[in-house]
Amino acid sequence: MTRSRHGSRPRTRGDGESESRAERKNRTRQALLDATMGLVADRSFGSISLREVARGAGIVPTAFYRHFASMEDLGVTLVEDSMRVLRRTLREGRRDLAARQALPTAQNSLDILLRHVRDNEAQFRFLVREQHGGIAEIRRAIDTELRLFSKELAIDLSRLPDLVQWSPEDLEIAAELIVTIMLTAVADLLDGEYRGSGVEREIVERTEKQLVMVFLGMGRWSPPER
Amino acid sequence: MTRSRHGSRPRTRGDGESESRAERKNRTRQALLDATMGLVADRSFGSISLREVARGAGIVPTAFYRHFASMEDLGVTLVEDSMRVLRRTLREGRRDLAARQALPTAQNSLDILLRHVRDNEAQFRFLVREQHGGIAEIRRAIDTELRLFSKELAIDLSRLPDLVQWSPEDLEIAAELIVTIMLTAVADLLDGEYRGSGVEREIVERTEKQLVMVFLGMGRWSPPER
DNA sequence: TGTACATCAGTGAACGCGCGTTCACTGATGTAC
DNA sequence: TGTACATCAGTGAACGCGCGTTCACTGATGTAC
Repeated sequence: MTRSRHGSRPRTRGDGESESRAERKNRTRQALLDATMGLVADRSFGSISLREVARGAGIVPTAFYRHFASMEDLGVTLVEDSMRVLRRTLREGRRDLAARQALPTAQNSLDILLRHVRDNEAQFRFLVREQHGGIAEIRRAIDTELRLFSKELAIDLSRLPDLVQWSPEDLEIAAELIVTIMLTAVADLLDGEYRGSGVEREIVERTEKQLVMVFLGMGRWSPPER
Repeated sequence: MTRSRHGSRPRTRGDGESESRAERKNRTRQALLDATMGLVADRSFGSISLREVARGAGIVPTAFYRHFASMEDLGVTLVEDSMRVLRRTLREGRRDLAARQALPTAQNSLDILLRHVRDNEAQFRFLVREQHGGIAEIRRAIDTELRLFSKELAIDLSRLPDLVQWSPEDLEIAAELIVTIMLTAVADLLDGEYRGSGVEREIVERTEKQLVMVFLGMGRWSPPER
């Protein structure tokens, strides 16, 4: 909505219901992305056809090319979109982790993560499914982003009193372990076909305990042996 | 080779070079499985066609049905085969872990695992790729087997002096964490396009440290708070 | 051992279908004057 | 504001291709006597 109250306004239609060509195009583009996300819920990205996606978005197959050069192209965009969601999520978690200096309760960070997962199921499912999936470019994109995030988390960890004298390498190793545990929780949450939250509660408790074990281990390991 | 030295022996061919119909069939069946494994190296199982597999095995598409009812059917067989390899591998690792009562050096277990990975790359790649892949039945089969293995590992852990008074639930949670770390190492090893072992060494060292962190945490957590 | 018949892994033609991509097009939106 | 032209998202026909699956078949292997 860029309404430049400046004398001229859109000529089209009576008053509130107009929509520019650019807006319409953007909506179609998003419809293509959404349709793909829907299809990836129970199939791999590599087995989805351009025609299915177009059909899902309500356009004719040939119009697909007005928005993406190929399915691979769309796939990379999907990684970026999903990663934006994941990054926002995990940053919020990191901030929380840094705020409470105490090690044992990463509980809240986990809650934040899982709430975001619930709100963006499709994106997370896409990431989990394609992290080791069949398309190299997508794998690489996801891996790069996760590695980047681990580095950020390592910086946060370096500020914790117990870890101040750890080497950067060891901090990153610990960070990667935490990310692994979190992602495993996300995967488990999405793979099951529950809905009543019995299983969900179980996953949360298990993950909390695993994080505590790791934090305790980190605390004990403190003086690096090198 | 069921050679019942009982008067009659195979009539066919001169002496050593014969092959029964059953043997031949089995070879073709294995060729189909091998061809699929080859294709899954850089594509998802869901995007592989029956005709590609038949072509890879050197038979005509229609002959596929002499061996499997469908690609799904073949896929499930592939899970079982891969899982047999994984189970054998991890059992050997467990035995090693149990033998050395000391916690810190799971190093050897890890070496065992990674050696098996190198010897059975295709199987492990299939498992990693399809664990969260697009076909529900395959996902479920893999998940079931991994859960089963975690339970076995939990039993081994229960025998360690530091953990004797842990609850079965907590033991399983710890076991699952160890399995997660191991599988992450396998995935990282297979996803990269290295070969010169620089990256490999790095992954091994990182994983060893992560396992040590967990073991230390477990040791410290010892008295359960319930 | 020799003959007559059964089995069955693999063949090859054929089918209808959905695929990705090309192309010339339509008609509403946007712009210049 | 009104007119003439440009842009371009979406259309629809058409293409050649690989797909899964059917069917009747072939010919070597296996079995009964």
